[in-house]
Amino acid sequence: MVTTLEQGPQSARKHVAILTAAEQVFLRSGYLGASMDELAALSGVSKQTVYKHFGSKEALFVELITAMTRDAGDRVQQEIPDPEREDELEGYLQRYAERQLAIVLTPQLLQLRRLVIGEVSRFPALAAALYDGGPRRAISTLARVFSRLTEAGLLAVPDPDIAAAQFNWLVMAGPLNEAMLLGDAAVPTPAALRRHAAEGVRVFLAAHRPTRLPRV
Amino acid sequence: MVTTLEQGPQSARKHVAILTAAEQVFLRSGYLGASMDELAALSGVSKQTVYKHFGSKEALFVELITAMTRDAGDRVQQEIPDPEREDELEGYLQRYAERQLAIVLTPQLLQLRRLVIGEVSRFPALAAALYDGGPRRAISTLARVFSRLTEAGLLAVPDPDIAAAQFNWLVMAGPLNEAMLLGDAAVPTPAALRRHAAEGVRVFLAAHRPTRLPRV
DNA sequence: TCAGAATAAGACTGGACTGTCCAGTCTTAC
DNA sequence: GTAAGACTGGACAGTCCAGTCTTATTCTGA
Repeated sequence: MVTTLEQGPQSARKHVAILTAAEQVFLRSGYLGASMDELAALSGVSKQTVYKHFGSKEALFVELITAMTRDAGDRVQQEIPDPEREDELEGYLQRYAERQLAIVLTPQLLQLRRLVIGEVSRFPALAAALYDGGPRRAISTLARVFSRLTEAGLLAVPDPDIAAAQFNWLVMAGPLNEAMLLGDAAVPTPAALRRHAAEGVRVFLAAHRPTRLPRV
Repeated sequence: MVTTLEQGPQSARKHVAILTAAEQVFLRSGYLGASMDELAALSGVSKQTVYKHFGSKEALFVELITAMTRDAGDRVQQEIPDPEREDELEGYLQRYAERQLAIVLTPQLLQLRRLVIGEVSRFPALAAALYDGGPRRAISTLARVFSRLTEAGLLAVPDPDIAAAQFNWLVMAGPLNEAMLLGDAAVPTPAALRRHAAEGVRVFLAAHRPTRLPRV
């Protein structure tokens, strides 16, 4: 007990050190491009230890991507309380859109997405998990919100699932696809994203507001 | 002149044979995963000949992806004549959307996109070219159409570029993102894509039709 | 305190890969 | 017919990598 270690038992610390290094190396170099030697060196851990903890390169990759996907999905998921008056609706959608954009357009998440897409044929289950924890989850949560708002008379949405998908992609697709292909530097500034979100909200409300005329 | 050969001089035939094989091998295995030995064998050509024609694996990859991107961009680009009466507008947008979906959701193009996205950090120029020849080109063409239609009074679009991007992603983003992550088997049937396109057109027109009420 | 487990450091194996080289054959153009 | 050069087939060098093994050291739990 002389030299108390920073956090818990050594073994657990090594475990997270390996995962941390794996995140860096895999995100930077891809699955095939990543070297286990480099990864071990970056972890400050011997190769033997890496293999003791994770069994194989493939298993380490799967565990890492699964964990990152789960975390990202949870971040996307945190709900906001429904708006209660009609004049809160636009602000609600605007804030929701801005938050989703801010989360998804993180460099780390963008690179995760690129990596997973590039490995779809090798690891189809990882890609499916990313879709389920990302877009699908966001859309179905939003669909439930739209459904409640329609019941409450704040929105006129015939099919909540379709409307949710439309709103989601109206807001996310442009910046996301640009970022995927043009690189992290192509992500717009927060101010530009706010304006972009406002355009999406405007069109969505023009089509789905219950009693108003379409254009402001 | 005894045995006339199928198509032109041998050297040119080998050249295309190599490119054809390269397309298969790179799309199937990715850049790092592709083996030049396998590629040469599949071409029915010696390795030496591959290197004579293309210099290096990297150069071959760049040439192949550039050519595929150019072809795909041209396919996306063919214009349709503008609608002239208001009752032609919906059908026009519907046909445009269906055609874009049919082109972009081709397995070969999806795999090209996955491959390029996975290699963004290694080959940023290729990804930028794919974005320019794909989404950017489609959107700016559409923006010009919207601009003309607004002048003609068929549409009420304040900013054609924004509206074009919104229509594009309203139609393309859902199926495209599903296909990217869930694989080619997740591409909807043509009938389902028609319905999807119709939903997008409906929302777009609800927001941008000049004199009508938003909902049908 | 002390035995057993975890780890370090790095050598090692087996294999795959890119790119080169060479001797000899086949195409093509003149 | 012949010369230039494209092509073949295979060997080859050099590199890299995943994963295993060895030996010595360090940590951990009772």
